[in-house]
Amino acid sequence: MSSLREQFIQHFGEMGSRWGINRTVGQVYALLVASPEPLCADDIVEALQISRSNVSMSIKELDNWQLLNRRSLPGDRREFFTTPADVWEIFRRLADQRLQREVMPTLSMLRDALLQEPADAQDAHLRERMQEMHDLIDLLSGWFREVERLDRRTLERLLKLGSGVVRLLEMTDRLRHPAASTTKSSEDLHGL
Amino acid sequence: MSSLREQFIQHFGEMGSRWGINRTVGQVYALLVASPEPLCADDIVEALQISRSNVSMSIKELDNWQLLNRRSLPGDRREFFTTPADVWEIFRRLADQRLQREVMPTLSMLRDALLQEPADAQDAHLRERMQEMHDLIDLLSGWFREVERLDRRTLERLLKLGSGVVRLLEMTDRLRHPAASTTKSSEDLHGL
DNA sequence: TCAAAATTTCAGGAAATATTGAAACTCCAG
DNA sequence: CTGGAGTTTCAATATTTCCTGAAATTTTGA
Repeated sequence: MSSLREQFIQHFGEMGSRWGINRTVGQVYALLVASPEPLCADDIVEALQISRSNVSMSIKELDNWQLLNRRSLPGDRREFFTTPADVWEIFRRLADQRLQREVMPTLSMLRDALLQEPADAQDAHLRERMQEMHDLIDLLSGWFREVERLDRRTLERLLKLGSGVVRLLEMTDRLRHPAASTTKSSEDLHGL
Repeated sequence: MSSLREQFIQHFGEMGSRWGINRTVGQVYALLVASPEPLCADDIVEALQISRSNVSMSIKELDNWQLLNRRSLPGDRREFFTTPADVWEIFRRLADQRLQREVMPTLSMLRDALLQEPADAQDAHLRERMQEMHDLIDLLSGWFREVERLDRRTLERLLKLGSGVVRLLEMTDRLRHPAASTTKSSEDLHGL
């Protein structure tokens, strides 16, 4: 295996633990990303030198995360795997899953808890913080769900704008309340 | 301890493992968030029924994540801990840390790897995917770094706008290229 | 229906993490 | 200095997670 591939796969193995997935799962995914051709389970066994059952587990895990595309060649009983061709698509699926697994349970817990009446002063304080957390998470996740649906080109444009988007907001304000400013709004458009 | 507090602390303990922090660290943080008063290490020992050294470790970990505020009362040698009062501040610090720990190492690896010349056709393919990954991560992290600096009110407004921000973009386009459309741009402002 | 190929499940051992008590250290008041 | 409250470190133990080979299951071509 070339040094570049090895380096890439190794890195995803090591980062795996930081990302809350295990080393092997990370390596398997990196291998699939790196491969121009679809791979079958035994290809993975050979490339990574791990047991067949470990590969099976890892594939199952990646499948649960909806990060795989399965493909079966005619005249071959084995199943082959690839990753989405577009890294944006991979990112989108990953983000969706993390939202579901790591954020939504907390949002639900908070929503449920906020239905209860606080029992004492301490609970009242906690309740306030829970409300703030709930609102923050709700806002962020709602924003994400809307924005992730944008087509790639629009999304890229928006991201490149960065905080420059604020200038658009300000311009809007002036168009809605012209008396508040003497600046011509179109001047703000330079460089956007 | 009240049922609400218990529920809250328990939840952060359980979610801890999904978030890549350990159970105890999650519980300690939840306890601090829930407490209107600053707590010292022994308060935490008592509340969570864990060893003093475990508390010390957990605090150190939370401190590394820059999620704590330390406070020392005059005439008391113990150190007391709180969390930032604003959940947005907590979110910001958390996101900064995750960016540093979970994203930047990968970005660096990709940047370094992309300096090498591909050795063969497989490497050429991998190199392309690495370039795409690099560009995506670079764009997202750059965007985040700009936007996180916005003040809370502006940020909330932006997030509430959601994908509605695209209408602003489109309006901009028309102001810059008036010939392409006959629509009056200000009409788009309704409802923003 | 059978047999071979491919895959999945599972129990047990291996490896990695988390937790603890004891010892070491720090800091300050007396 | 010295004693003791408060804190951190560390090595041993407990717990959790991971990985494997063997056995069970599924699939499909003959």
